[in-house]
Amino acid sequence: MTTRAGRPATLEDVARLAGVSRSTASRVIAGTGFASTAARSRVTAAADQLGYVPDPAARALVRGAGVRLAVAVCGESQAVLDDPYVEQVVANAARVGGPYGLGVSLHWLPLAGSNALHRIAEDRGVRGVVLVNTTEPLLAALPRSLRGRVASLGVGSADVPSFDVDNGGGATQVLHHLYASGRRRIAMVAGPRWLPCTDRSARAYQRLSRDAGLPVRLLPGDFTAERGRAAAREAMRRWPDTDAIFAVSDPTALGVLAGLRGHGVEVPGDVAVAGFDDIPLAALTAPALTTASHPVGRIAAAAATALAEGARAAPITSFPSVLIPRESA
Amino acid sequence: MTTRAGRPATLEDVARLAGVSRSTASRVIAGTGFASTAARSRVTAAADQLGYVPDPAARALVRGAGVRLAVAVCGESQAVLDDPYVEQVVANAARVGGPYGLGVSLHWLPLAGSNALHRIAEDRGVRGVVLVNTTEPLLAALPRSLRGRVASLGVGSADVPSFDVDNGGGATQVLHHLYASGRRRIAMVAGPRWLPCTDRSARAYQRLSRDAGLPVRLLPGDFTAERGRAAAREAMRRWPDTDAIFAVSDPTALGVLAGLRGHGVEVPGDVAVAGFDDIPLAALTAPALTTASHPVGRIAAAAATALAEGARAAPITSFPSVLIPRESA
DNA sequence: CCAGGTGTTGGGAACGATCCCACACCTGAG
DNA sequence: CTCAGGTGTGGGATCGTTCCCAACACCTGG
Repeated sequence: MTTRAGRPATLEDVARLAGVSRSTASRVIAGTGFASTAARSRVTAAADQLGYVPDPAARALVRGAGVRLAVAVCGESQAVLDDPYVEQVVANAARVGGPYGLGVSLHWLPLAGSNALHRIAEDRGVRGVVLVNTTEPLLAALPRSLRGRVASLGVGSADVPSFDVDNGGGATQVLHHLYASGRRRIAMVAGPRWLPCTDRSARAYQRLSRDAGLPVRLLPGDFTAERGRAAAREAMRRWPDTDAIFAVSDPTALGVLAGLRGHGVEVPGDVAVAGFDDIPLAALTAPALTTASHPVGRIAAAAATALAEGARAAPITSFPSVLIPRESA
Repeated sequence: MTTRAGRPATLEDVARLAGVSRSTASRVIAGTGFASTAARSRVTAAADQLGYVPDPAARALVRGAGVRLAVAVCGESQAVLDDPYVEQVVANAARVGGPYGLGVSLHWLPLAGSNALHRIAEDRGVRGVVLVNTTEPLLAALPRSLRGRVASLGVGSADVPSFDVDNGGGATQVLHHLYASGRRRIAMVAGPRWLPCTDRSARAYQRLSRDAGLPVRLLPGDFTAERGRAAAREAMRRWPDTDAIFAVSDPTALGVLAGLRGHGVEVPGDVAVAGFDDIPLAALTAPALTTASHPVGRIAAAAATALAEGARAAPITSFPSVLIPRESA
């Protein structure tokens, strides 16, 4: 072969083998512009004979497009990056990015005034940004240069398409399930105050409680198991007659389970417990956790695909959440 | 500014602002070659005034270096990519890659003869490869062009540095702990047969059992919770007097817990259970799981850093595993 | 005062793909 | 027969960076 030994083939090699010019080969590979069927087949044949893979760097350079997707996570500390939810997002983005020649990098966005997102926007290496735990101030101050290449896993805006689970729907199903099984004094452990989706589920809870004439027992949370433990203690102290606790995150719900157990409270006998997310281990606890599904992987993959294809996504893509009834409620 | 409006600064812009040539600016930024202290400070000042970030694509193109790290996971099906362990590896690689302008992509390597790894090696976009669940045939058939830019999270070879937890040490600590608390009929749920680290811990188990005159009760596993459930049933059926089960993965151990519970077996009263990995939820089950730590994040970060820096890593970097005694054993 | 280092600098050619542009060919309408 | 317009093709220029190399300034010792 005319390929230099040991080095991957270039477009030039493919063109030479196919007996056409670099330009024609490029048009065939990229699928843009004209090419005769003869040329087309000769080029594709040559390409896979040589095992040709376009160099994403060269491509990105000339197209001015950037070579990776940045996953940017808002949070109080850098520890949010260790969250299994975030890890799942990154892995799924990395999986869909590969075929497009895109890699994924992971960044922390401090909650209060920081120019971290601006630094990401300035980076020519960044093709698009996946926002996780998106806050409203952040969306308001979005760098202009990012317009059209951001996707939010959470709340969106006019400029930023949103890919999210139907929080309200999932919470409603869980609450209906609790009500249907006779629970009337339901406490809820919500998400962090600064996170907009907290509002969604909290509002669903407040509306349903008001409509059914039930008390509102709302506790702030942060999605961690530790917080669940504390919240369980707090709920039982403040409202000893509580007969159900709904935590909007499975780790928190498992923490609640542990906290109640420590207090000698029977689940689901004395108090029912429900979570949200359906993490794999929710099925393994004793009692197994009743929860609502949250297809994080599919959501992240959809957002990453939209960014990779550069297509303008629908303003809101909502993924359904379904109730997974198990033993704890 | 002399920068074109709206577009990120280039090295040319930095050089112009600093009043030096592109070459000098390049030398300062890349930290290679000579530069007077005066030039050095003028260039760095200009660079951060403009918020300059080198374009990784251009850099990779001219250096011939590739622009992302590929995480390649061996497994029987593509479902291995959904493993939280894999997700944690990817996220940590993505975190350390960012500052180097490197993204991460995720790939599945089928167990039996496939040229998936060759395709990755042919891809000019790939700077380095992190191998997960590395098998020996794979290492033997490693594409030459990958030499010097692979790291294995697991077993290594002369060409491939290994970054791994001390499996043998961790298993030994767990087994000593079980023995010290009076357990004498210990069953072990190992890893998949094709995975070399399975040998390590299984051999530690066999040696210790022989030395102490204990029976060997070895069950194959696959790191899943479902398998743990089944293994628990199988162990109690084949060896009803078993008084401890050691699973080399926490999800499996949680499955064992669930399986034993289903059989009305008391933990740790009748049977002690121990796992390996110390996943966050191991602390939350009832009873809380005794396990050995496995610093996956640090291991992945170390491997990714070695690849990003292009430095030749030590043949074996072993990370200690420490016993985390809780309630289940 | 000049040979011969030793730092320090800038010009220009890569790297591999895209894409604009000029050109060649063909077909059918005027 | 000519000319417009649709197809197909190849030759550069280009993206932002690195790196080789030649040029130059300065110093030191003969």
